[in-house]
Amino acid sequence: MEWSEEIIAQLKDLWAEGLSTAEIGRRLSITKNAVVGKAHRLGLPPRPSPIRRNGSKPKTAADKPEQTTAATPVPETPTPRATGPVAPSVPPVPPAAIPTPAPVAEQAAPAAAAPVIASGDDKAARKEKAAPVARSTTKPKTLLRSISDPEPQKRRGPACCWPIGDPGTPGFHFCGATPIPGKPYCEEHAQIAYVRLRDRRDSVA
DNA sequence: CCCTGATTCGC
DNA sequence: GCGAATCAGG
Repeated sequence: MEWSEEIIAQLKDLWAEGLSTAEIGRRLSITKNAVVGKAHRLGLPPRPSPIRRNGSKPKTAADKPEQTTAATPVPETPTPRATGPVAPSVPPVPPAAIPTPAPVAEQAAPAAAAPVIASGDDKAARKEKAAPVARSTTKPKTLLRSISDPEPQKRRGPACCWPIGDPGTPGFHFCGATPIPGKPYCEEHAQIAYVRLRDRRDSVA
């Protein structure tokens, strides 16, 4: 795996988006392990993890004598990030205070390197082998949309919100294609976004 | 069982 | 440096 600057940028962005490691991996066509591993090496801020490995180490079995001199330069400053992995918390914002709903625009950024998945991603493809219904377990994106703006497509021309390019850079834009009714993405990108979580695991490799 | 992320360790 | 295997909590 070649971690080019671009790929790393995407990883960082998606990571910052709060997407799950598996989700990021899916979009980059890599495994979640790769995502996590790289994220660690990059020193990306860890997200709320359900577990903490400690206590026993069957592998190394090497104990770690705590140095008393190691004061504690690092108190506890993780990242005050919303715990929502894929579920961006929706504060009670008054409807009137939302001039521009912006459905799920900033939900993620696969960036320009998305061609692979957009065209013929093997994993994503086979995952969609029989997905008549978006039965995804983790897709609050639509939820966010519905609550922030009940009927967006009624007031404006719906456009696929799949991000193209690196956010922040001059070529960045959204797909803009006509999305599937009820979804923020066009058919093409919806297939990528709404993946059947169960099949992906062994599908890799 | 499913999901999740973290760490370890062979490469 | 990389990531699969493994571990571990919800």
